[in-house]
Amino acid sequence: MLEKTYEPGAVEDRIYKAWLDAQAFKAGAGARPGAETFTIVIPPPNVTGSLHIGHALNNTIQDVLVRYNRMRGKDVLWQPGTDHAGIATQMIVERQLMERQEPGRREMGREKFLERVWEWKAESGGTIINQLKRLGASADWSRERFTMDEGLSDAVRKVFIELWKKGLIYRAKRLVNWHPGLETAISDLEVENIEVAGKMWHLSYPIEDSTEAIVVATTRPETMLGDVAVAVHPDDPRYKGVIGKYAILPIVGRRIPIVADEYADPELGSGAVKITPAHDFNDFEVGQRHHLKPINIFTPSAHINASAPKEYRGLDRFEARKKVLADLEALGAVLWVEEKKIMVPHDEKTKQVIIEPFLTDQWFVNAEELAKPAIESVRAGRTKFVPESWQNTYFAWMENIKPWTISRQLWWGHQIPAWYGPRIHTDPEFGKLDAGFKTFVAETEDEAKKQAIAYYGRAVEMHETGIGSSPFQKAVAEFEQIQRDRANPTVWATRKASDPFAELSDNKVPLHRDEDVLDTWFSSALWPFSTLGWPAQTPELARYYPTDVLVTGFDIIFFWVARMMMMGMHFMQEEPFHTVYIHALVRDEKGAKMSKSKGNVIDPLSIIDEYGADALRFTLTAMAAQGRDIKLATSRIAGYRNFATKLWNATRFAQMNGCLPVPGFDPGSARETVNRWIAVELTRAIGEVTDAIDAYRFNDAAGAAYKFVWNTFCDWYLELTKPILQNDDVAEATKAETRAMTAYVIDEALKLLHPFMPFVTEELWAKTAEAAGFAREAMLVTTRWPHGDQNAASDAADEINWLVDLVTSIRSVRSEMNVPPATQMPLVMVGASAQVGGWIRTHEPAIKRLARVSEVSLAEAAPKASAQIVQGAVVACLPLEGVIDVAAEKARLAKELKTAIADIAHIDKKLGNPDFIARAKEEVIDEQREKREALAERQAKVEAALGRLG
RNA sequence: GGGCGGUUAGCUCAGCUGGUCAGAGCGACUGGUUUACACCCAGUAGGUCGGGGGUUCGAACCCCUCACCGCCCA
Repeated sequence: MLEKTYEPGAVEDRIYKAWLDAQAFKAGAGARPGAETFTIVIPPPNVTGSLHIGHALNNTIQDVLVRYNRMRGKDVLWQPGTDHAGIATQMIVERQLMERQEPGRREMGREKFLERVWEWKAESGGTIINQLKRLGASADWSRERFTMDEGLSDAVRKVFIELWKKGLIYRAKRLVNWHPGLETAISDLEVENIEVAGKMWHLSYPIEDSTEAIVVATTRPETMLGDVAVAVHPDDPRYKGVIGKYAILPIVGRRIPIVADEYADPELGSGAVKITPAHDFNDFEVGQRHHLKPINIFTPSAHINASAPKEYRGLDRFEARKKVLADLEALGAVLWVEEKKIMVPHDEKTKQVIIEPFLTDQWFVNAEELAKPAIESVRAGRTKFVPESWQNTYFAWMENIKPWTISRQLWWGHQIPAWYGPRIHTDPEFGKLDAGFKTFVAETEDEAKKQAIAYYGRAVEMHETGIGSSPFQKAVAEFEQIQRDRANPTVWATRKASDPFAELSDNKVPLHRDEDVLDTWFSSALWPFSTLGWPAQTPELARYYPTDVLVTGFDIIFFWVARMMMMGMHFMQEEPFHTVYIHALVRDEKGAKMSKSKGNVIDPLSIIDEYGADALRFTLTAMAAQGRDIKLATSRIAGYRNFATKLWNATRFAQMNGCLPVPGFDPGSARETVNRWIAVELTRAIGEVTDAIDAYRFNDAAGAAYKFVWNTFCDWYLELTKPILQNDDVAEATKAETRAMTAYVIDEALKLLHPFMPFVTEELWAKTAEAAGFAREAMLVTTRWPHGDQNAASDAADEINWLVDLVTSIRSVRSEMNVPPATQMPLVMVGASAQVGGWIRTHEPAIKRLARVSEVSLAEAAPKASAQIVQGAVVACLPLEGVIDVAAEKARLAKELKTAIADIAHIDKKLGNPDFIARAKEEVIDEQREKREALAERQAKVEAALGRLG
């Protein structure tokens, strides 16, 4: 016998282990022979992460799809894994070193530090994976991958080299988003612009050889130390005379040109704008247009560098601002200050650090080029967004995509496979100002050396110290000097004359590998094929690529979807998935984004502890309506926990009544009306759930299953069959059929609910078979999805619906008339047709039981002083002389009459409208006519009933 | 400033391609120890579907506009 309530805590771990033991999650488990595939790659969670409610939703939806398709007999692969989270992981390990008062990363060196990161990963990196298991995720853990795995790293190198060869990856000195705390570049997606209260300072710059001054406005006065120009709009009449003149930069004393550029907005501030190309993205472009050399005034940690006057050097950017303002004040150069809301770039993770535009050498991907086929895929419908409207977000971003900064000044990640050396004098780029290093991109150091030797025609020497280190710089400088000398025959001749070994002086070329690593997302972008073995042509790659669905939140369309699409198209020539399901963001009850700082976080694990994983999953699915955020309230979770209990108790009840699964039972063989009816309802529910999942309408799927189990099966079927099961007079065959049907419906319901509530359904699947003394062919997880009895006859529906209506009406009237619940009263049915008379006889026991009726009789006329319920053509009378309040009953009937009359008037208005008759669809008109007829009959009956009351 | 989405019962939300769509859960209220379930059962509550205008025979659902809220991008 089952316990009284379902205790998830006692069951979940055991069941999960049983699934693992049965290898039920392995790719292809339970698949039909020759089955088509169904593949999902998990959007790799951050290895430093722990499960938050968004993950819970994301993975529940994936698991619903995966379990459903597995049950349909497909060859299912849910590919799990994590990404290495370059910045976050490195920070964690560095913090750990600091806390333990161990040497910092720079002191311990790269190799040692990376060992420590791997140690950390081994110890703490599996957190989120274990948490996903608690959620019930049925991914193929045997195939778990990590973006830093050897195979995935091969893929990264291969992709980098391929794109480099095609010119789609390049190194350049550009303004990038710089994190001064971590001292690394980040991509624009890792920047969040936050509006803050700021100030706009209006500064006066004197014009050279003039008593005039030009006024510029800025929100960042400290950057004036790096000003190289003042720009005005070419058509601005106020400034026509000053274009081409020079301003003298206060404090610094630099002579800077006043240039005409349309970037200057005459409407904004004074109409003149200071230009600081090294510290502002717009200014950078202005600078390029006017060939102005940017002056960088910051060190990588955003302290003032040697380009600024002495007294500022070493100040951080905030101190520098104070000093610059104070000094400008003293000069009388600050004209006025305006309070202003300004957008300030922050790092997207902590939102604490202000990001600096910073001029450095970085690697970039030409995303614009890669985006083209990826855009086309969605345009042509080869990849679809669900809900469709998200494709607009995708297009908007992809069509305005900027170069993707992929290098990070970190150690933890895929080190860029590029080696740098000086240029040789025969190189056409030799001596050019921005030529930069000669770059060799290769899989391995040996390969890079080979390339280098071929280029230089001489031996190379690997330098281990950094690219900016003096030994390397010195070696490069020396080598380059020799190259310059070689390039000039006279010089070279002189040199050779004085140095007999001149020809050998550059016989060893200094070479050094790029120390930077790639953006974590560079490797995640390859996930849909790198996890399947690419670049090796594995059987898995051939079988499971392209995958089917990517499930993710809208905030991540750019990170995952866009980049996976670009890389998938380029390297596989095929979209990585045909559908992108975008789910909602989970918010708190009041609609606020959950965040630790707000303290409104709902922790999925404590929810699982309290209510069970099934309750959490069902809630998230039931609320996962397309195109809307989820505001999660724990009351909803409790409600769905109750649903699990309800299912449990229905099964418990079935067991108590001997309703054991009968292998081979055919629901089509049922003869009893209720049994035929529930078979129809079941088939209908199966259809609804199936269609809804197929359409990614998870809330409808969950809702349909819920409604069927609770409101149809438990509330009515189980109640209607109690008189059959619990009455000694009923024929054994009827009882047997009902028992078998009950058990059958439960079995089917367990299947239907399994994708949503895997634990409780699996547990009951085992318990029911155990009680019946037979072994299931398979665990529920790999049992076939139900299809229902397609031939189930619907003629039973009228009869049972009539019965349900009758019982409901009697209960309602009893309640309204304040009949004590325990009171049994007779029921007199007036005007019953032969058919209805038959129904009454059939269901008399049920009516008696459910409506608390002592006896049922048929009559020609209503007994005196009875409550009368108009039930189609029949009037159900509760003769309760002395029990009921006649006046109250009259009032009740009068109210009913009033609504009937009003409804009829409403329909008559429609039917009386010639336009309606002429234009509306025939079936709509017929429907209205039928409705009117029924209402008219009702009106007549109610009037008659009123008449009888006098 | 540009774009997207939202505004439906006290609360949290469904309502797909206009015609039984005015619904669910929770809460509230009334009443229930009929031996599956109080994590339960029965019943009741009536919200001008944000305001206004329009299209249509007919609109919560289509169009316009206003208000408020949220998000994304500049």
